[in-house]
Amino acid sequence: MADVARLAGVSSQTVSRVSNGYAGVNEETRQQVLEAMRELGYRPNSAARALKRGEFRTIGVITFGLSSTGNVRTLEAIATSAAQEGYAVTLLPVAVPTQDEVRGAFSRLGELAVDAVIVIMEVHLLDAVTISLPPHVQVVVADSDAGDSYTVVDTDQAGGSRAAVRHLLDLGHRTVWHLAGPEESFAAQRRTDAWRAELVEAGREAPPLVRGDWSAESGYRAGLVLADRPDCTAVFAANDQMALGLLRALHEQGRYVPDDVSVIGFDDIPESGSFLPPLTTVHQDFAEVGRRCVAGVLRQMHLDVPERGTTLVPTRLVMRESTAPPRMDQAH
Amino acid sequence: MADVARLAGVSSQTVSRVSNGYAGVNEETRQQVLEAMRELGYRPNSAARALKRGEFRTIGVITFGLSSTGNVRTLEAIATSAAQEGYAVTLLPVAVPTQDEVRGAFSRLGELAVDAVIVIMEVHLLDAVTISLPPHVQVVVADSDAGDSYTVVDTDQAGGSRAAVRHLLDLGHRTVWHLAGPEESFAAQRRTDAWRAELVEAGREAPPLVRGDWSAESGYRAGLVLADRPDCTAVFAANDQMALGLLRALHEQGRYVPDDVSVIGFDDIPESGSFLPPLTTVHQDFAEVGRRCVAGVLRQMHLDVPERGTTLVPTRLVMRESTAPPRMDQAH
DNA sequence: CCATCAGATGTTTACGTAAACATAACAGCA
DNA sequence: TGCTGTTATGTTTACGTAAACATCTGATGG
Repeated sequence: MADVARLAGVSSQTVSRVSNGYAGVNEETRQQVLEAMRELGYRPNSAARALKRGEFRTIGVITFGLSSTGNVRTLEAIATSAAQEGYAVTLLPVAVPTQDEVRGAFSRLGELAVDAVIVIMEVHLLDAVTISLPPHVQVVVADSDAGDSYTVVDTDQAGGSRAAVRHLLDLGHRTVWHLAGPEESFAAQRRTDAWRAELVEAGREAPPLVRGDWSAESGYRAGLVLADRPDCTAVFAANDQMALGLLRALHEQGRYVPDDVSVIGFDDIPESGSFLPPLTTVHQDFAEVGRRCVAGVLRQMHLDVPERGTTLVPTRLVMRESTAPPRMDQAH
Repeated sequence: MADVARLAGVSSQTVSRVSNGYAGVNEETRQQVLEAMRELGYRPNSAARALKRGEFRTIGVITFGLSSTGNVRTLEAIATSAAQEGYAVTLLPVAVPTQDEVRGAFSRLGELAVDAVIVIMEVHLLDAVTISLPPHVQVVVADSDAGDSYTVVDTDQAGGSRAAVRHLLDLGHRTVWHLAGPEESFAAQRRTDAWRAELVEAGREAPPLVRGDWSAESGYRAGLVLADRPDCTAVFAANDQMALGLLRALHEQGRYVPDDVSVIGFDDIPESGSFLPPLTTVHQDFAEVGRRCVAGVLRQMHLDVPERGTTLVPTRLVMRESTAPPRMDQAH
């Protein structure tokens, strides 16, 4: 900066003013400074800036793996929105979703150059974690339960699940089976709860729960079991991957979808329109979740006050070809 | 830091020494300092550290979208390896893969707190881009052509493609059709080139090229065309998503896989084992690509000299149920 | 018994920036 | 003419840290 100032024949403070676009600099001077910057290839030093300003213009994102489509899409939206606001995004992957690991990530974060934190994690660990963060570092949690400790942005899991169940009941199915996600997952739990609630409200019997682990493989295994139940005419799978495995198992066992069994998924991953048959599913707006996370965290930063409460992003039922009314002899 | 020093009754320099784990500090003093740190909740200020040390301990990752499975898995491995080395990862998503956008990302990077850059981008734009980076910022490119400008880490696209084609020829197919990825993609181009080369070397005629855009939907459209060609008994799809769409189209048109048509994919996404039928495909080791990117970039940083040349990560053929010998009347 | 040396700790300084304050030049106005 | 206010610019300082150098203490050995 001093070099630029010397070359432009001004003080370093003026260079600073130009570099930050402040008013009150003569246009002519400004041009000279800009010219000098170009000539010397000057770049502001962000470390010094951060030190002086006391902020890093960076948001940290803690996420358990990038394996799930949802996490990734949310992350992408976060990175994009953050960039628009002039913030960078620093990634903190957590290998295993244990409390220790998460706490470890938070403590590493303490030493990290970060003004705020967004946690994308579907496991319900956060309320229990004693998190120690530098003061004024705001937190927003996506996809999880955070008790009343933090702002939470999430997809409307319950609404989506209920819509899925209702759709199947409306088609005339006596009841709807549920292929649930893993017990540890908070999202899975809420989908299961909503499935059961919707059935109960409709006065239907809830069949026994079948559980997978989100993977297509686990959906396949569950499908082999379900294919043996002739009374199973409609299945709500807690995600599209498991629905994919389910479709394969049913096909192999000679149970036709949707004629014999209707299947509905959750997520609407890009591939689900190409399944056999194309999958009816609940669309999640991950991008919106990401955007709201960033908006929330920035709002908190400006106010410098943590907010509480949950924002729900609505879902949308996407009709394709994997659901149909039950055969006449099985109808309600 | 001064507060900690005062409380511990030492100089700030000693606190610095403890905080950095330097030797030459009396054990007793060390404990006092640590105690004082705990009591005051002291956290080193990373901005000041970066300013003083002249390095940020951060790697920037430029990527075009997080839509492709490969990019994401590579990114995940990068973040994990980087964390192990004590480096943070800052994300720079580029919305559109145009030269301007990429150049823009690089220039934003210039103001960013980053010691090195990894570019994950399958489009071949980089050689043309006049990149202006701060001095001593090293670059590694994954998945792309970078001319001779940078270190490149990539999957052995050619080897994998050749293995796929050879597998189908070995099964007895007269020739192998190819469902290619988009023209702009460097990876797609290399897969196509290798497919053609392998056929030529085996003395076979290369059928006309069918092109998709990586999406399952485009695979479906291509599949409708291919299903009409009775001479098409084996297809090498440039990725698993397109293979998925292809499977659906063939199924709808009454062409059975693998009896009538063999299909092989590329990538080995987690779902491909649950396709109908489970997909034979070429496994890519994205994690290894990510690890090598980080290793490469750190090596360059320590040497402070850019390296050139390409590292290829080998692939592996994963046999499942979508490939089989052709029917007798179609055999070679 | 003192020179020498190693280990432990303190003092000074600079990293690059921007806020706060200071100064200078000049226009408007009574 | 001198006062006030505005605009443009310069000077000083502090952000938190760690390298470089300085100092102090006590032990070792001839």
